[in-house]
Parts: sequence; structure tokens; C-alpha cells
Amino acid sequence: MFPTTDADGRPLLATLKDVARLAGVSVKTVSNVVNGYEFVKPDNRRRVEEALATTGYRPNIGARNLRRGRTGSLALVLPELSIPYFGEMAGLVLEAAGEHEWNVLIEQTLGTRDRERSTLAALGPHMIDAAIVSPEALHARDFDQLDPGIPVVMLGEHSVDVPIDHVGIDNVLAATVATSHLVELGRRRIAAIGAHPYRGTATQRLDGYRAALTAAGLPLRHEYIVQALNYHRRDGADAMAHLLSLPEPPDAVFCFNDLLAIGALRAAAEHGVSVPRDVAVVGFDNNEESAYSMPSLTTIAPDKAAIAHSAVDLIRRRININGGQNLAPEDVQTPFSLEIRESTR
Amino acid sequence: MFPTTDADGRPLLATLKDVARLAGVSVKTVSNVVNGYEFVKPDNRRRVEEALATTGYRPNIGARNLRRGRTGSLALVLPELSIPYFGEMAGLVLEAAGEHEWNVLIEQTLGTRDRERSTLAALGPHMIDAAIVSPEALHARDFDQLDPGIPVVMLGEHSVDVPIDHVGIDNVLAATVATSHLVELGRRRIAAIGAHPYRGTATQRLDGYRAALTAAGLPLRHEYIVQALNYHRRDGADAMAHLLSLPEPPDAVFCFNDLLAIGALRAAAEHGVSVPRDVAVVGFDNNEESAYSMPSLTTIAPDKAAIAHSAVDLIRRRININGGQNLAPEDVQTPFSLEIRESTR
DNA sequence: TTGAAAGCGCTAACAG
DNA sequence: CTGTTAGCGCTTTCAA
Repeated sequence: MFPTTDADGRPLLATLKDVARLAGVSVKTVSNVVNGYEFVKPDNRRRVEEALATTGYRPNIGARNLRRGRTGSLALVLPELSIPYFGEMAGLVLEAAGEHEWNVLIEQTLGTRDRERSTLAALGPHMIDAAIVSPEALHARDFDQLDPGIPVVMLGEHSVDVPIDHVGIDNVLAATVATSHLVELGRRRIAAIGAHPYRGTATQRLDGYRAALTAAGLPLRHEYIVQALNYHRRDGADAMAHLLSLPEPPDAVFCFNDLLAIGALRAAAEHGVSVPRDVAVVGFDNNEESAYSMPSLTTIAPDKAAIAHSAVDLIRRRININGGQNLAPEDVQTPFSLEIRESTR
Repeated sequence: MFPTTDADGRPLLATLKDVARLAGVSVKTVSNVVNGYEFVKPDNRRRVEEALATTGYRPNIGARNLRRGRTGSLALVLPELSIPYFGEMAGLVLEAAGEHEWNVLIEQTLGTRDRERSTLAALGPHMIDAAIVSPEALHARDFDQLDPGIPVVMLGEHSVDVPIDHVGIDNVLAATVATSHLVELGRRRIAAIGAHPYRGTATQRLDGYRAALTAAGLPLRHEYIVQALNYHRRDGADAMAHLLSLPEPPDAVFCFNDLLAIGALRAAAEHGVSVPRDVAVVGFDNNEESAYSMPSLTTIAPDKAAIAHSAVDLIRRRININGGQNLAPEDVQTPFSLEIRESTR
């Protein structure tokens, strides 16, 4: 009985030819059946299907892709899977890509431009059909690294001035919403944690923060804008500690991601400052943990599933339309909401 | 100049043959150079290297693998990337596999036996060279789904009685250490959250918990053992709420993972119960967030990097030694430590 | 030391 | 409707 093993005890994989021989037809007919081609003589179809079953035939995807000139894989390039936001996004991209029979090759760049560049370069045209990139430090010309025939969609970051599809939320607007929420709470000394010299989303969120303050007639105080070179919990704690040491500490803080905010919560507690009474805190990303922090965190909640699906759709569009060249780059804005929790109640 | 584009503007990828023609040698010679074969006439080598450079040649990995009969990919089968433990593990496995030029195909099972089974079945022998599986609900015979020629290593879970390589920490011992820590704190009413009808690690952790109580001469009280069908934060909160409603609530809780513990911390706070004063809490996994929860969480910290590396090493061993068949299954125990933080101080 | 050629498993003209 | 056959790009005998 099939599948069987050879002399060495290794499993013997049935090929199209094996199936054809067993069914007494040509490989073409078997291929037709396997690929759901309609016009196959019923009798042959039956015999082929039987042979398929007894051999336990499984197509060799590698060979098929070689022949078809595609790889069946997408690359997902992101800083680090251990960062909750990217872990959650990756899971959703996996699901979305799976619906179209794509495998996803995940590459971690650890957020350094060097690794982002070399990853793009290593993504040979033979490895992947397209790439979804969540850049952190990339410059425009770094995209030369990538084979021009490969469709790319960028997630989140959009400052890089390069004609590439992009999907993400309106960061400026979201930051305005977050900051305005603090204003409406009656807070007047509102700080921001997460300014960054060249990260595009940071710039946009800072713009939104500034816009909200200006709209409310509040002064922009430079000492309330704290830079964060990394966006980990520790950085948030450090920044918050700094803010609380100011002569006139803020009564509210808008953090550019949830990890910074979680760190800020801890620093506040360690300084004996009560959240939200003394200082209200808003985050950004809506990580799952933010609903369970103490206090739970008010945060901007991007529709991550929508981001994942839009990214995959953009890719499909480019792959289906000729080579995807000469198609104007699209910029998809996905929805977000403000999730109000204890840190601002 | 290469790489160039054809009439349609599509990039033209140089093949071995192109390079050979340009260098005026045979494909064999080019192949030799590309693969670092030593004995190539210096003059030819130079010409080939020049041609390689001007064409921007990149080997077609798919074709190479087809010919070599390998795929260059590992499967990593886990419940969900959005769960911090698995996000962190996945990142480490990616790194470890990358050191040996393996791509990693991540498959999410969402922890259901059905999806775990179908995932194993779909992992055709042509897609991957081996699989790293972190099972949650798998039964022994589900492994029949997988092609017998494919080496598998199981992570964490080891109850499934099947002759397969395994790597993980000693769950019984770790649970004993965690529980004994609570005993040493002077706690006498120690509860456990996370019992599960068929999850192997749950059984082992429960065993360790029982052993520690018995060793300390403490009674086993069945009302202190709370089942959790899922291991999310919500389940921990529910379980803790239940425990606190008992006539005689516990003065310590050992949670079978950090998410349960995080949920437990929140429920305690909501019930006005102070941690660790009224009830001490220990978790398991050492998720990054546990160092920043309020209070920070004492937890069992498995050496995750060691797990990832051991898993990849076990696979390499099986792939290098013949087909890996007839090699006794190995059980690698990786180190762990008890990370003591505020929740037990 | 290198060339010629076979063939990994599959798809897709092209005949018939 | 189906068989034959030519490759996809690469590695690898086998000879030379």
C-alpha cells in the first residue's frame, strides 16, 4: 500500500508520474484533475482520483512554484515579534495571508536601519512574491535594495518619501484625538512621551499632540516633550520619572505607544503619584495587556485586523494587475478608536 | 548593464546560464564558484566573479532546493502569536533557525485540537524539512497526520506519549520551586490556578504544586485548585475572583502562567485585596510585561533562548544523521530560574 | 579542472 | 478530451 518506504526506510513520495502510471493515464490528465480542470472524461477522473487516494499524493509545491514562476510566500518584515504590537499584527497577517494560500516568512530587523536594509536586500526575488514591511529606521533610498519587481506595502510608517503602497491609521488625527481627550478632562499641563529624531510616526503623533494643544489654546512647553529613542517599557518609565522631577510636573501624559505608557504607569506609582488623579495617561496601540494594567490604560486602538487585510489586498491587486508596475501607489487609511479606561477616568 | 529589464519593463533575473555565457565558461564552473568549490582555475574564477557582479546574480533558492530535495524551511506550530509567551518564543526560534539558513513558516492553531491536527496534515513533506510544535490539545495518534519522514520536536508539552524529540523545562520541579517559595514566605493557604483536564503541562505543574505542599506538611484543599480552560488574563481574573469569594480565601496563589497571574492581580485589586500583603502571587513564563505589572510579578523564568536553540539543534541532528529515523528520541531539559519580584515581597 | 547532459516534480504549449 | 514534450534554475554524475 502507498505511501510506502524504500530500502532505507525513507518514505517514498508519490509524484504525478507515479499517479499517472497507476491510473493508466498521462501526467497531463492527472495534473488536470489535481488542478481542478473541468474537462476530464469521468471515467479517467475516477481512476485518477482513486490513484490519488491510494498513493496519498501531495503536490510538490516547490516544483509547482518553480514552474509557475512564483514562490507562494510573502515576507513580513518587522522589528521584533516579542513586541506585543508586532506579535499581534503578525498573527493577523498570517491569518489574512493564509486565506489566499500564502506562506509568510517573518524577518526581524530589531529596528536597526542596517538590519532593515540587509533584510530587504536578502529578500531575493526568488524567495517571495511580495513584502509587507513595518519600517522603523528606513530611508527612502534603502528601498533600492529590493528588487523592483516585488510589490511592497508599508505598514504604519509613511514618512519615507517613496512611491510605495501604504496602510495605517491617520496618526496625526489619532494623536489629536488622544490629546483632546486629556484636554476635555480638564488637564492643562499635558506632556508627550515618544518624540523621535527621524521616526515618521513619532513626528506625526507629535504634530497631532501640538495641534490639539493649540486648538485648546494651551501653550506648547518644550520641557513637556520627552524624547524616547526606544519604545520599550523601560524608556517610558525613565521619561515619566524625568517629567515628575520637573518643578511643575504635568497633570497628563500622552505616550506614543502602550509600552511607554505601561512604563510611565509604573514610574508614577514608584513616585507616589496617583493615576489618573494626579496625572492621567493615554497610550497608543491598544495592546492586549493594556486592558489589564493597573490602572487599565486609555489608548488609541487601531483596527489591526483591517490593517492586515488591507495590506494583503494591496498586494493581491499589484500581483494580479500585470506586474503591478505603473499602478499608482495607494494609501489606505484604516479606522481607529479611542478606548477609554481607568487611566483617564 | 545588468540587472536589466525586458520589453515589458519587468526585471530580468540572471540565471546560472546567463552568467556562464557572459563569463565564457560552463554552468558547472559558475555553480562551483557560487558554491565555494575550491578547485577552480584562478583565471576562470575571476571571470566568473566579474560576471556574477555585473549580472547581480542571485541563486534561485526554490530551484536549488528542488534539486537538493530539501525545502529550506522549518514549520513552527504554535497556538497564537499574540500570546506574549509564543511571540517571544517565535522571535527566538526565528533567530536560532536563521543561523542555519532556515526560513520559518509559522502556523497558528489557536489551541484547538482540530486546527493542530489539520495543520500537521497540511505540512506536506514538500513544504518543510522539519517542524517545531508547541501543542496544546494534541493526542498521541494525531502525529500520524504528519509525514513520518519529517523530524518533529515538541516544545513544552510532553504528556503526549509519542516517540518524539522534546525540549522544555522540568515543569514538576519548577512548580515545586514556585510553590515552595510561597511556603517559605510563611503562607499556609496556597491556591493554584490553571488546572486543566488534559493539558500535560497543567498536570505536571499541579503535581509540582501538590508535592511542595505535601513536603511542607500542608493539607491539599481541593477548593484551592481552580481549573482554567484557557490561559488568558480574563481566566485568571475569574479564577481569582472565585478564590476571594471563598469562606476562607487563600493567602497565596500559584498561577500556571503569567497571563493568569496578571488577571489574578487585577481581580485582587478590584476586590480590595492587597498583593502581596493579603495574598502573594507567583506566575510562570516570565513574560516581559511581568516585570512591569503592578505589583511586578514573581515568576518562573524558563530560559527561552535555550529552548529555541535546543529545538533547532535537535532538528539538525536528525536531519544530518541519515533520515533521522532509528535515532532514539531525546528529551532535553533546559534551565529555568525563579524571578522574585514585588508580588511575593 | 571543467563541460555536457540528465533530471528534481511540475505546468503548459502543442498536437492529435 | 488527453498524450508528448519542453523547460522552470539548479546540482551533480560522468567523461574528457
